[in-house]
Amino acid sequence: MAEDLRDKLGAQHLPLRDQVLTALRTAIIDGDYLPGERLTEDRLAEDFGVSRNPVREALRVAEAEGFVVILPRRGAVVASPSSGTISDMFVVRERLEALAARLAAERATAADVAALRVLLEQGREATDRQDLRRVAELNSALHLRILQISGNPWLSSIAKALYLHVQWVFRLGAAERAPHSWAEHIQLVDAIESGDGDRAERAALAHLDAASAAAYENAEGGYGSRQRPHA
Amino acid sequence: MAEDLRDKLGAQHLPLRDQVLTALRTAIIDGDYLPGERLTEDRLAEDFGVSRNPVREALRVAEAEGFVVILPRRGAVVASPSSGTISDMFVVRERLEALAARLAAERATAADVAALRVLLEQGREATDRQDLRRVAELNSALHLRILQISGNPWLSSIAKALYLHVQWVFRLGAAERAPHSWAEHIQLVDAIESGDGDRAERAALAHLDAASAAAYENAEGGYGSRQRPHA
DNA sequence: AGATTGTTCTTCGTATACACTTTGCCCTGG
DNA sequence: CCAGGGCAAAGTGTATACGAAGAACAATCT
Repeated sequence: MAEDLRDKLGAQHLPLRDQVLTALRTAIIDGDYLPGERLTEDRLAEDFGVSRNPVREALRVAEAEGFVVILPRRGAVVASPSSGTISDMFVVRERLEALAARLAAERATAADVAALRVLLEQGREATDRQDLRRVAELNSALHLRILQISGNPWLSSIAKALYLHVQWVFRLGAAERAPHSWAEHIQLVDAIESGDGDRAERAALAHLDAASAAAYENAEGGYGSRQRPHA
Repeated sequence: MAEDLRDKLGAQHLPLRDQVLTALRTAIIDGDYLPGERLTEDRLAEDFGVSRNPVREALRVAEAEGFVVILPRRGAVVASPSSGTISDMFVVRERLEALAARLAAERATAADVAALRVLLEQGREATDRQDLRRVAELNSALHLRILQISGNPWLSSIAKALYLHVQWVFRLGAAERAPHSWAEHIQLVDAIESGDGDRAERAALAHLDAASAAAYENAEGGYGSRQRPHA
């Protein structure tokens, strides 16, 4: 409990490097910086209005997270997720999110389930309103929340990173995924509420399968061919 | 193919930050820097004989990898893996390495299997010689190799990071794991050679279960109590 | 003793300098 | 017209210095 205080002492201060990292990540995910695009330190520094140092630190982390590739003495470029990478990501994500669903089912409190149901309801509304952007947001929120409920920080942070990348590939490809995934979400939350780990895991897998199928469709048309315009 | 050349152009140059990162990682894993220990930038810079900048960049990555915790305006301390974290790690690792084993079984070439068998043989020799350090090395090499054979870069890099942490916790605890694990390794390689994904996955799981059990024994006696010497 | 105030240690961010590579361009010679 | 050498610009890698602000700790005052 003394620890809680200490953690909070200087905690509200967000170092510039973190702000830069977040901005960089979202810029990449949103496609403001396209795969293969060169990211010079000076330019990023100017874009974000900071000096080179925070930028450099953010770049290293972004590299560790797989958003950029850094070639020694040649600088950073936005990573280019190949279609091979997409399936690789989904295979891993399947295992991880299935595990998360199981753990969540085993550990979820009534409050946790309630929170999930709120997201579900908001998702339904947004879907009705055809507010695709909001639907995508809530989709993320739901998945992230389940990861958090799983209570396993490793699982959570790894799967989260993977999730961000999937999002990235999605946006590069084309539109957001269709709203039909919400039916699967309901199945998943029901399973979690039931406390049945096996059932939750199966639901997560079914959902991920559908998602990966959708991703592939996307990839065929919108992505695969524009990898390297003229190799 | 033009790509290969370009990748290699400046590639032999190892930036200081990378050297620092590697050194820092191994120093932490080897227990030269103990959990909770404070890592001031100046000190690290002096320890490694570089300026503060490379140190700072290495620290950010080390934080992303979970080896250090950085508190804003208070600096970096070596992370303290709790016994909770240990089991969390193993749960994730189980899924990941099981998947790796399956993929490896499905994709391994004859050469891959031969390489694994070489490691196995060397491991047997080292075990006979009671060369525990070498046994541990070969153990790592085997696991990492399987990850590589799986051909999934995400899986590989994530599991590798996890593996490093497990190693870390092991060393903190006490001695290396007993040599009996090599029997399980042989089972695993056999399964991979057979090309039977299910069987490989089962073998990996059996191995991981045993390893996690051993880790727990270790944790009880050697680790849990010395977390904070005098809180 | 308990609160307050300083002092000191560090981190955080900026700025600057410079060596060294890589890259791109120009220019010359075939 | 093109090949190839050579040169300048751009950019990274590293070091260093400095100021501002926060946190920890000690000393001081009530």
